Formats: sequence, C-alpha cells, structure tokens
Amino acid sequence: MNYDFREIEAKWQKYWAENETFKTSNDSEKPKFYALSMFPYPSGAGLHVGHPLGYIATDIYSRYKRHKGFNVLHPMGYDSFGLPAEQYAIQTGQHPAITTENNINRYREQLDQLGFSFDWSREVRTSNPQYYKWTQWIFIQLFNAWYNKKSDKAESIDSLISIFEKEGNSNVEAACDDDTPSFDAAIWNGYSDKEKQEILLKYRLTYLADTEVNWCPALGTVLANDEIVNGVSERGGHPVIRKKMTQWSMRITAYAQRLLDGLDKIDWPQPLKDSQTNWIGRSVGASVTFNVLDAERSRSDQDGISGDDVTSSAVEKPYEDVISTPLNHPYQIEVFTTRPDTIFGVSFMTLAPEHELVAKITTPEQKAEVDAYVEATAKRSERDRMADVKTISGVFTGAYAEHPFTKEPIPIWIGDYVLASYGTGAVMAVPCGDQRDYDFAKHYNIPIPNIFEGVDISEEAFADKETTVIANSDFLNGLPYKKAMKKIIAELERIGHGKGKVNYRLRDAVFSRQRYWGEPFPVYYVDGMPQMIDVEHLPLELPEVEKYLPTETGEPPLGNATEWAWDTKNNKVVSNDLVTLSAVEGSDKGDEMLNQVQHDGIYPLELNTMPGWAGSSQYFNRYMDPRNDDAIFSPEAINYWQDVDLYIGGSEHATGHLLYSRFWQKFMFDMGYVPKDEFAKKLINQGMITGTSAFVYRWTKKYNGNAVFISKGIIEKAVKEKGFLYDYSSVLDKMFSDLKSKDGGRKIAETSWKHFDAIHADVSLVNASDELDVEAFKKWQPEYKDAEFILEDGKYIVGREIEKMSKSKYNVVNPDAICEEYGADSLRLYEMFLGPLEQSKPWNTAGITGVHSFLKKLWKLYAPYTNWSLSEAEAEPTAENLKTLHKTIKKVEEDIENFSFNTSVSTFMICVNELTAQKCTSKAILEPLAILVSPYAPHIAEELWSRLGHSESIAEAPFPTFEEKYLVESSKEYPISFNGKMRFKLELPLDMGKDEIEAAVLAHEKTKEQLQGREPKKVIVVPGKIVNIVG
RNA sequence: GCCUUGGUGGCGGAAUUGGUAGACGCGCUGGAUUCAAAAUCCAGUGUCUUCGGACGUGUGGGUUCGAUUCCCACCCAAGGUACCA
Repeated sequence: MNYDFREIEAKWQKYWAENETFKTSNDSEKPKFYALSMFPYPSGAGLHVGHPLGYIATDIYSRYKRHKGFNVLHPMGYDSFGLPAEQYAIQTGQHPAITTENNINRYREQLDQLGFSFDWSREVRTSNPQYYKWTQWIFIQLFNAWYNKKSDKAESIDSLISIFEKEGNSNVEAACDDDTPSFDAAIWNGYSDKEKQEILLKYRLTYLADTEVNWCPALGTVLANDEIVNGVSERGGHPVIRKKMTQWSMRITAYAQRLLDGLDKIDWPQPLKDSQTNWIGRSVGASVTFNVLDAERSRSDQDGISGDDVTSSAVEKPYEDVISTPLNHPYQIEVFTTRPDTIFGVSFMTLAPEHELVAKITTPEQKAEVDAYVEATAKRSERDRMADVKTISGVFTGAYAEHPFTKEPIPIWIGDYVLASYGTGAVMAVPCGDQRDYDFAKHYNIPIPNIFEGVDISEEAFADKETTVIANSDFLNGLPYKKAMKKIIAELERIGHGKGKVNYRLRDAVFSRQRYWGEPFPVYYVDGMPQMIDVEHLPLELPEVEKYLPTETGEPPLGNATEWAWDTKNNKVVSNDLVTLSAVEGSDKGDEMLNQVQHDGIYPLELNTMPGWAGSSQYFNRYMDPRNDDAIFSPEAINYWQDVDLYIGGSEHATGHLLYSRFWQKFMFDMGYVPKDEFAKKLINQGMITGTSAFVYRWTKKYNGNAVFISKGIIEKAVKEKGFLYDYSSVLDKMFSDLKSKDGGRKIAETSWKHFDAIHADVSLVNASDELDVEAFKKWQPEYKDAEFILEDGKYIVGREIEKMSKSKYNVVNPDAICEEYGADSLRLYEMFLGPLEQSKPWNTAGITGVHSFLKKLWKLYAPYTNWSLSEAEAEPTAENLKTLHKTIKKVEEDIENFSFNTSVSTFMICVNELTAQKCTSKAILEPLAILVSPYAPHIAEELWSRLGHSESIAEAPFPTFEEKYLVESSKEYPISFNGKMRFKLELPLDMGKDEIEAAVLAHEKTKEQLQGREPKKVIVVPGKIVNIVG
C-alpha cells in the first residue's frame, strides 16, 4: 500500500485528541520540561507558512523531551485582545468578541492539521474574563506595592504607610515620582485621607500620572509614533498635537538595574540581550547644576553674586535634589553627563528645543529666531532627528549659564540633536571631548578649549577615556579619567552643584489605552482618587457599548457605556445614572465642589483599558494552572513547573513583551508568588520566512490594444547584448512591423528594463522551473485575458525576488493548501529543512517535493510491515545497518540539542537512502528509526510504529541510545594534500603510526608525480585526519 | 550615524576544535519505464581548461604546514534604533 498521508494524518490527529495523548499532569515522578511558543494574535488573515516555523521547532523539542522521559508542558493559547478586531468593529459594528472567536476557530483548525503536541486543555485566551480576572489581579497587586531601594525589592504599600506614620518619608529610599514632597510623621498624620492617597500614588508601582500623548482631535484618539507621518496622522492626514493626559503608568524604572543584571543569568540570544541592555540604557556619570545668569549680568560681566532682584519664589527647584541653590539665580539647568571630568572643557550648553527653560531664558533679541527654530523642530519626528546626523542646526538663546567652578559665562544654545526625552533634555557641551559637540562648535564658531594633555584636537574630538589625562582644569590637572571622575564628583557635591548619578534611559511604561478591546481596569474613582475593586468581585467584565469609537467629548470608547459605574455597597456594575452628583451641576468651582459630592456609594469606573502587553506578561505562568478560579495558579503548580525551560518566538518582541514580562516576573518574585525571578531559562528567536515573489514583465507598448508580456529570458538577453527587442523573437519582429505603420517607425533604441513594468504574479501560478501557467494567469487577472505572451522555448519564465510576505505582493503561502497536497509531515519537515531556525530565509513551495519524496522512500523502507502482501521479514541487522542507524542517532540527538533542525532532515535522508541501498528490513533498525523521525514527522512515525506491532502511541517510546561501538572503523581514507590542497586519497589503517603513514604516503607514486622531483620540506601528519606535504 | 545579523554553485543550504569546500534537497541535462503524461528509477551537474590540470566561500591584507572557520581594514544586504550627552 502506498503512503496515504491524508488518511494517516487524519487518523492520528483524531487519535491524539481522543486519547488526550499530550495532556500533561502537574504532578509526576518524571523531571519536568516546559516548552513554550509565543502565543499568536488571531488575525483575520489566518496563518501563513511563516507562523508555524517556531511552533514546529518547539513541538519537535517537546516530542524529543517526551521520548527522553520528561513530563512536558507544551501549551498554546491566544493573545486575543488587539486593535484589528476593534477596527473591524468600528467599521462593521460586529462585536470584537465575535470576530475574535471566529478567528480563533480558524487558527485552531489550521494548527490542528499540523499535528502539534499541544495540551489543548490548558488553552488560554487573554480576552476571556476568566483569564483577565488575573490580569486585573496583578494590576491590583502592583497598585498595592512600592519599591524599597533599601531592600531592593517591591513591598506591600502597608509597610510604607506604617513608616510614614512613624517617621515620615525622610528615611525612605523608594522609587517614586520626582515631585514627591518630604514630610515627617506629624505632617503625614495631619494629611486628609485624599492627601494621603495622593502621596501614596507617587510611590505605587502602578500609578496615575499626566503623560504627554500624541492626540489627534479629528480622529478623537491617541496615536502611536509610527502612526504619525510628518506631523499628521497616517490615516487621513489630520493634525496631531501633544497633549497631557492622565494615564496609568507602570514603575518599571524601579527594576532597571535588576532587569539589566538578570540578563547574565539567562540563556537568551546575545542580540536580544543587547537590545534590552541598550533599551534600559544605563550610564554612569554625574548630574551637574548650572545656574543661569540673568540677562543683565551676563551682558555686563560676571562679577560675583550680589543680585537681590530675584525672589526665591521664582526658583524652579526639583524637590529631590539636595543642592544648595544660590537663591539669587532664578533658573538652574540640570544636566546629566557621563564625563564630569571634562567639565573645564565646557564652552557652551545645549538645550532640547522643547526644554521648559527655553521660553524663560531666551533674550528678546533672540526670541524670533528661537521661536522659529522651536517651531521647525516640533514638525520633525524624533526618528527623523535621530537619523539625521549630517545636518547641524541650532540657535543661540542669548542667555548664559555660569560655570560652577570658573564662574565664566557659558552661552546657552538650543539644538535638535538634544532630545527632551533623554536625561534632563540638556547637555553641557564639551567640544574637545565629544564629536557631536565638536561639530556643533565648529559649525557655529564656538571656542574649543583643549583640556587633554598631549592630544591634538584640531581635526576631531578626543573621546578615549583610557588614555585621557586631564589638563587646563584647575584641581584636575594631570589626573587620568578614573581619578578625575572621583575627584570632580566629590568637588561637585562639596560646592552643592551636583552629585554622582546612574542614569537610565528606560522610562516608566504608559499602561492606559483609549480603546475598547482590552482589559478593563478594576478601578473606580472617589473624588478623583482611584480605588481598587476587591479581588473577590473580579473579573470586572467589559461593558457593552453602542459604538466602539471615542465619545464626542473625547472620552475613550468605554465612555459610551451606559452601565459603567461601581456600586460599592452591592459590589456590582450599575447604570451610570445612579452616580449622584448633588449640587455640582453647572458649578464653576470644579474640584473643590466635587469633593463634597454625595455618591450613595456609587462611583464612576475607569474608562481606559489596558495595553496589549498586559495579557501576555504572565500568561506563561497561568498555563501551569489555567482553570484555577481561586488563584492565578496554585503554589503546587508553580512549584512544580517553576519556569519556562525553552521559549521560542520572534525577535520583534525584544523590548516590548520580553522586557515587561521580566518586570512582572520580578515583581511576582518579590511578592513571593513565583519561585524564579526570570521566567524563561532559554530563549530562541526564530527567523522570519520571507516570500519569493514572481514577476511578469509588461511591455510599455500595447499591441492591438492589448498588453504584451515578454518572457524574462528574452529581455535579459536583449539587455545584456545591448540589442533590439525585435531581433530576439519572430513574433516581436512581426509586432514591430505591424506597429510601424501606426507608430511612424520602429523606435531604434536598445532594449532596457525601463521598457517594462514588473508586475507581481501570484506565486501559486508559477512552477518550480519559474514557468508561468499563462492560462491560469489570464483567469486570475481578467484584464489580461487577451494579452499577448511572448514565450521563450515555449515557456513564459517569470522573474523572482525575495520580499516580505504580504497580500499585496501575492507571495503569501498558506499552510492549508500545502497540507492538502503534501501533508503536515511534509510541511513540518520542509519548514525545518529550509535552513537554520534563527535565520530569516525565503519560502519557495517548489522545494517541498524533496522532503515529500523522502517520506515516500521512508514508507517504502517499511514495506515488509506496511504492505500486507509481503510476508513479514524479520532479519538480524547487519553491521552496516547498525552503523547507519547509530550515526543517525548521534547526529539527530546532537542536532536537536543544538536546535539545528535543518541538518537533521538531511541526516534522515541520508539514513533512508543508505538503508534502502542496504535493503534493510530489520525491526531492530526500523523501530528506533521511527522514534528518531517521530518528533519531526509524527504522523507517519505513529503509523509505522503501529504497523511494527505496537498498540501504544509512539509519543513516549524511549529515544534510542547511541552506541559508539557500531561506528568504530579500522581504516581511514586519508586526504593527501600538497601545500594545503587535497590532491588524492589514500586508504590506510587507523592504527598506523605517524611515521608509517609518512613513509607510506611518500612512497606512493602519486606523491612523486605531485612533487615532480622536488624534495618535501615538511610533512604534516595528523593521524585519523589528514596528511599535508609542503614542498 | 550606531547596534545586530548575514554574504559559500542557477536556488535553499552543509562543512564538530583551523584539517577532503559545496553534504542533503530543489532546479537543470541525459537515459530507463510509459501509447502519452504524471509518478518512479539510473547517471551527470562550482567555474575555466590545452583534459595534464588551474582557479574557487563578498573585497584586500595577515597569522598558519593548512583558513568558509582566527586577526586587521573595507564593501554590500537585511533587521533594529533612542544622535544617550
């Protein structure tokens, strides 16, 4: 009987489902192994062949680990909140839950036909209330926690309150807002309840803050950076403004250092670690405060400090800095620098154009120029400003700062190379030590003082810390970098102008989204202060709304809900109308009056929803105990499974999902909920599968009103030979003649590619030889049904190009059609065979015939057991058989451990070719071979296994053990090289010594032939490897 | 600009620690089988060649008996990006 993959695959998929073959228990004597693929967002387009790549790899590893005796957790679920379903809802009115459900069903169908060993009983969906109940739960835990820098971990907010009650916050070292005031116990205890809540919000790990967002009034929504092009919205081209909005934030910055340190403990790809490291952006240096000289004095000179014209009330002073600010300076500029040792080289300062001081310090003379520059900068995106290194631009503000040591005036400029979002948005510019400052100074003729000993800075800045010796710097003269750093920081602290500081680029993560299809916050507001809903009343389910757009007043979509108020007496969602606002209607007193409102215990609920990453930041732990309604997971479950052993997914999640997940895991660890502070031991990024687009070439001329397509080879030849098109085809020659009368003559111009439009043809219309199915193409594009096709050798050959898979390029390949034609096992093998897992590689369906015929050969090899017409042929394995088998075991095992799945497929092919040639029918060979193949091609392996006489699934059959003894050789075919080039081969016994080998080789006639009488200068003999003769 | 990854036949790719470059597969060529096609099987397939051999892993150097592999400089492509002070 033939290899009937359709029947076999359907049979075993059914078997696995019915027998729950891959259902995993939370207690087992076996060692655990947790293999995880990043769960997908179920989009409407379904899976294309790129998606399953990582899933197949994880599945192979999971199945392998089962054969190796592990209790394997291999779950799958859906990241099912997201924008596309919401967009679809806005357009059609269909509830996102329905769209999502449909998409999930389609995904499930597609996944099922690929034969994955998922434990589907553990499926999670982030949009399912039973799931997001626990997302809300974590949010509440974060709200009720603060970060204690002394213990370097998160702690319950209650511990903070008791400290405040006893001693205020002067001894507290916490991650908190910049504007947190200091208070003692008496002040704290005197605060009203609302004031206390306000203070506590500044400490909580999730907190409310005014954050700038890109607000698009026309769309009534907030836009992401990449939704804005040239200052207007990508969709519709509406203006976008920066607007402050009160939003939830996550205090991830508290964990910056631990997120950095943790990278050393985990086996993740270095590029991914690098991008997290860069994202966190730790730099060590100092913060330095420069006083801004008032206009009067900076113009006249800088004689001492005497001013009494400025009152202290005008001082804008950051609360946390213990800098003794001279009261007579109205403004300070705080900068962060990694090179405080170069402070005597400062010759100007640069502020980001957005810096809040710009408007305050600019002199009237410079105002027009500065305003114009600020306005011009506002139109440029941050991306744009970053990418453009060549253009140097900036404007002098007219103001001067005072050097903290020399008291010299320093001109203050603004420049768009300084970004407001990094550090303090201000730079102390040291042109001799920083190339950007250097270029800026050169461009604007600002002096470049040299403060380095023995260094020429006439051409470029000098930034090598290691060889730095400071000069022209008062008390720093003669010091190397490290010593100078120490000294200058001490001095800055002594004079109250700065301190050593570690700066992180990482910013707190905004956690509010003005969307409908996301997790609702378990939050209601009493007098404007957020209150958490008690955990026992979760989940707080998404309300129904009439439409999914923002409200007319600009509130998020949940503002459309009529039932969206929290009844604190009955603990349930009730109608908004029940929120009683006595006596405030029409009041112009605002907040003050609101405080006096009588609510009857019914309060408005939060209108924002959580962002996409909320649901994915702990899902890996939820899989351990997904149906638990009393806890996110039981202690037993988390203690058994601990963490993810292998996590496979795309590198695009490097600084999103993978950073936030690590943050939440560390928080969960601090609170004692999880035993590991890193959730995934090993991570692998699978590469992207690109498409191989096909192009047809349409001549820019028409013939009888129809398009003319010319085969690629004809054009190529004509272009290469600089010839005329009509010389390369008799049909074209005739066309040119016909066109002559109408056209007034042949255009005598050499053929060039610009005479043709390359048009995407659907890749399914092209075969492995790049030949287009012309008739099918005409049907596919009816506008070309009468088009002419100029063929070469009777074929139309298309052009090929590697591009990203996309609908518009007609190069998307769907797994369904491939499964139908070749089967899931072929698809699985082929996806792996394409190349290394981590690399991106092009898809070309044509090549699948290779692995498919391998499976047919494999099936044939088992003919004594599959073809009942033959009598069962049980034979003792030959030495050759065993050698083939064991070298395969060795290689496949190594490959799986190294995630080198592509080479395993080759190894299987070689193995089957060899065993076929050996006419092997031995069960002792074919049984272990079935197990070896089973992780890769599980359906055929199960079928062969059962035909070999087993009644149990192959899934847990022990992996064959490699035995060296079958590979021992007695002789080796030595490659004999001359000057490193292999010239001939010589078979010699492996136990032959170095000298004997040398003698044997030198005596060989081919050696003499090669040497042509020359005397060998040297003979290198590496026994068992190679012989190399130099001469 | 910076960071990361990569560059080997017509194509995807292989090559364990520096030791036979191009495994395996696709495609191509020729043959067998067939009324024919599909499928299958066999042989060949890096380039050049005076048929002896010579050259050949992005380019140019270097280390070595020997380099796809190690070092230096550069070029190109893809992805990322926050001019990080």
